[in-house]
Amino acid sequence: MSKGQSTKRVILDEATEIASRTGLQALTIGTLAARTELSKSGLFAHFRSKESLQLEVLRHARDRFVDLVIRPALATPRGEQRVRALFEHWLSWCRGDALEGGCIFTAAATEFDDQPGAVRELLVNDERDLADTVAQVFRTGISEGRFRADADPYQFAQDLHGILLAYVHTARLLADPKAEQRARRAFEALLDAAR
Amino acid sequence: MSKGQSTKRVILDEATEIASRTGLQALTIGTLAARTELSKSGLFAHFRSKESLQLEVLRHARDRFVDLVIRPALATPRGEQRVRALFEHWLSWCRGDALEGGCIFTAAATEFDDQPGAVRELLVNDERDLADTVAQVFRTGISEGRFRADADPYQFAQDLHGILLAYVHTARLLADPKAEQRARRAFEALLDAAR
DNA sequence: GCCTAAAACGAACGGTCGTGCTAAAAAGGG
DNA sequence: CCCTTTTTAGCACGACCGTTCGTTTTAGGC
Repeated sequence: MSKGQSTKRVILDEATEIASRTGLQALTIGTLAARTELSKSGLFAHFRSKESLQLEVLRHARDRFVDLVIRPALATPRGEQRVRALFEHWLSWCRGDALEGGCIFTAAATEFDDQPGAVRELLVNDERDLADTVAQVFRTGISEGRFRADADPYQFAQDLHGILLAYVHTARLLADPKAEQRARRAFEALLDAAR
Repeated sequence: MSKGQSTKRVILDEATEIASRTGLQALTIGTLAARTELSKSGLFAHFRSKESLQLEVLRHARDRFVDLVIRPALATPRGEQRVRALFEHWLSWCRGDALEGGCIFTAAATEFDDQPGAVRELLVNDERDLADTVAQVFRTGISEGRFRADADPYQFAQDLHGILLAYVHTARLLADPKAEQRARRAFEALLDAAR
């Protein structure tokens, strides 16, 4: 790997960390340069615009998400077990085990849901892919006979997402230690209802 | 009402609208002044700092939320009916019927969940109050015998919040027209499980 | 170890940010 | 209608924003 690529990865790691805490808008080139001990112009040269930086941060975060959540889930046996693995890894992601600032997508989603542009479009694509993946994983549970045949996979996907979003809200903002336990209970109830 | 108070209300109305779309951070004094056709300094005189503006916007939005969601719900008969009213008005709020930009609290929550300060504290207080209110409304459903006596009111509050958050995400970001229908299904499933 | 290409820097740009200060305009009770 | 108080405007400030450009430093193949 060339020098340029390696420093770019350092930059993106730090940028992803900052963005997960303060959002993609508040991620400023000046502070990012200071944090990585680079000059503003030296850093800027790696990206040709701020929007491009935001896009690369989002892609970088998505790669991490796939590595830490999606892939491990798909590595477990099809059916209910895989659904459980997906939930557990996703919960860990939201807890901030990977990014100290918590789920960067949740932050970006509320930041850009009303602001048209390339960032929003990338975000929409990623989130649609995620919903598709969740629905597909759930479908394998149906075909394995663990869930009702008439259960709606996309209903499951939206419900599961809600459990995670509520967990993030209750745990991170309200600092309620029971949030995780409630998320687990909600997940079990969701599985029960699908059986 | 004095002139100052009336223009202040105009400012706060506009500010709440902007903040619901772009967030409290992106709500800038310059653009707010342009939008209300006031000079920057003239507008600034009404608040003594940006943080104070953000706090007043949040309080203004909370008052609207109480008027449009909490009060109408409390005006319906105790028990399941009141729980349903709370859900329906809250859903309408999230749909953007009141604020074009959608739920301002959801946006602010993800924006400030990692940023200590007075804004975060106010937000935490408001959201705790909301959770308490939801739990209390659910409790009346228990005492009316509509829900299981051993159901956990705060579990219900977190679950209900998740349904709304997932609705916002799916409807506003993904622009999925089925989001609302799924939110209603999830709500009915939540009630069923509580019976 | 040289030479080219890549990478990082320093300085500057036009703008906008939040925030003061002072003066003008408007409001409104007497 | 005057006089005081309240409300608004004008102007300036230092800081930081994203971005450009020309120069200097570093990599890394030959």
